[in-house]
Formats: sequence, structure tokens, C-alpha cells
Amino acid sequence: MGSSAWVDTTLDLNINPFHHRNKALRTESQGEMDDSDVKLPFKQENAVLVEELNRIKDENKKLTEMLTALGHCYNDLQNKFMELVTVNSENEVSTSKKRKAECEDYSPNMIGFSNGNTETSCSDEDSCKMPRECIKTTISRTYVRTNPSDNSLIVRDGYQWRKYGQKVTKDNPSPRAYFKCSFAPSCPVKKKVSPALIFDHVQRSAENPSFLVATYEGEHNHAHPSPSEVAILSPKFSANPVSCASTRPSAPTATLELMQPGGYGDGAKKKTQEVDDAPAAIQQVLVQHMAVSLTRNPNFTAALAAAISGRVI
DNA sequence: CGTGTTTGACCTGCGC
DNA sequence: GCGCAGGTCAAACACG
Repeated sequence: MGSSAWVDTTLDLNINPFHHRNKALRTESQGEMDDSDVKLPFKQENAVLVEELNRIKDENKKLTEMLTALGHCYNDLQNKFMELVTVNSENEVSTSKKRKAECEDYSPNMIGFSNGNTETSCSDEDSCKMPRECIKTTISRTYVRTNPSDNSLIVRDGYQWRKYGQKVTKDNPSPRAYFKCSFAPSCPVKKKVSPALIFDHVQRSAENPSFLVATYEGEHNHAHPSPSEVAILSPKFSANPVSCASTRPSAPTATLELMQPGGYGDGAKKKTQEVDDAPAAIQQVLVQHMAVSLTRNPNFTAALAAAISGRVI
């Protein structure tokens, strides 16, 4: 987290609008005391108002800077979080390896964040050093942002999946769902979908999106179904044959395909690149969106009111 | 009636 | 060997 992103937060927030007015009145009355026969000239009152206007402009500028800094911090935190999730995922996979004692090619694949950070790497040293003959199946992990109110554990990645099981695991109170690819009868690909744990415990709220962890096992032995094929097979998903990284219609969305790494994922790479090249305007929209979210958050407004009242008193 | 989902039972592997 | 936990199966059920 860049410390340079922080700005001076000690603001004169004009929390007591009467203060300056009183000051002006005091000046006015002082003037009356000093020169009781001569009224304060209109010009002087005008100057006071202009001064106050300039001060408010400065405050506005400072607030804008703060908001921008907040946006940077938000992105930094998100990056940190994803690093943490990656580390946790690797640990989880390593324990899974102990249990299953099988060789796997694991490559975490993270898609769907506003900053466009896509991490497709072989960070697990062991799996990277595995002998070639041990690599039997391809496992990729994808983090997908979903609507928190949606508990269906459905990750729309363009394939046709059939749910064959659901299990409550020990370290996650939310059930994990098991899917098989049903687009082709002989397709060996399986998918596990479970809610991201950290969000469940720390950050889930009505306002915050949640994340699903989709673990793909194996490779499709068929081509990616075209939108029309998906529409025929699954009409309810026809409007969105690919996974939508952001389900908020009002927010800037980045629609990314969730593919197998090295398989049909060129589109995902291309679109991720587009996200990387996102102009500063997106940052601006993000900041505005955060500001709206903050102002709509009753907790935030309550805390702000408490802080203001505390300062007034 | 066909298809997909749910859910309890069962299987398998691992740690102690 | 036993218990635990993850993964899978399959009958029952729901839905269009």
C-alpha cells in the first residue's frame, strides 16, 4: 500500500456554519463598536462572502483529493486481499494434494476485479516442478464476483453444467457445489463452486458483492459452445453466456470469459488486457461510485454525524 | 414425461 | 484399525 496515497485528513469541514457567520457578525459588531455611527460597508461583507466561498472551494478540493486517495487505497486493499486469497487457496490445494496424493497442474486464475489484475501463474513451486508424466489433469481456480443475494452458486462461464452433489465442508459454513460438464456426454471436466471464505466472515453485507471460488478440474474435450448453443441448452442463461465479473448494473462492468488456461482463454486474456488499459475515467467512475456508496451507507453517515457533533461540542 | 436439482448414503483416502 | 472429511452416487423430488 503506497503511503504516498495518504493525504492530510485534517480538514476544516465547515462543521459549524454559524462559526464563520458569527465571525463575520462579530467583525460587523466590532465595526459597529469601533465606529458605531458608520455601518459596515457592503463591500466588506461581500469580501467576507468571497473569502468563505474560496474556503469552501478549498475544502471541496481537499475532499476530492481524499476521495481519490481513498480510491487508491481501495484498490491496494483489494490487491492485498487477492494475494491473501491466493495464498490460502494454495495452502488448501496442498492439503488436498496430501489427501489425494495425486499429481495436478494447478494454476490459479483470478478474473473479475475492477483494477483488472489478472493473475495466471504457476505460483505453487511443487506443481511447477512436477514431472511431466504426473500431470494428468488441469486444475484452474477462478474467483467470480456475484450478487450477494444470489445463493445459487452458479458461475456462468458459457458451459453447460449439471449439478451432481453438494457438501458442507469443515472450514466453510457455506456448502460447496459439485458440477459436471453436461455439454458433451464424455466431457470429463468437473467444477467445484464454493463461496470465498474471507468475504463471508468479514465483508459480506447488503452493499458488498460476494465472491465465489470456482475450481475447474480437467479439460473440455469439445469446443466452447456458441451463444446460440448455450441458449438452446440453457435458455435462462442465454442473455449472458459468459460470466459477468460485476453484477452491478450501475457500476462499470468488465465482462470476462472464464476459460481454462491455455485452452480457449484467448478472449479472457484479450479482455483482461482491455481492463488493464482502462483509462483514468474508470478510476473516476469508481471514486464516484464509492462516494455514492458511502453517502448511502447509514453507518457511515451516522459515524460522520457523530464525529461532527463531537467536534462541534 | 423428460430433465435438472436436492440430499442422504456410501466410498475413499489420510491422519492419528 | 478407527474416525474424519471430501467426493460421488442415486433415489426422490420439483418443474416446465
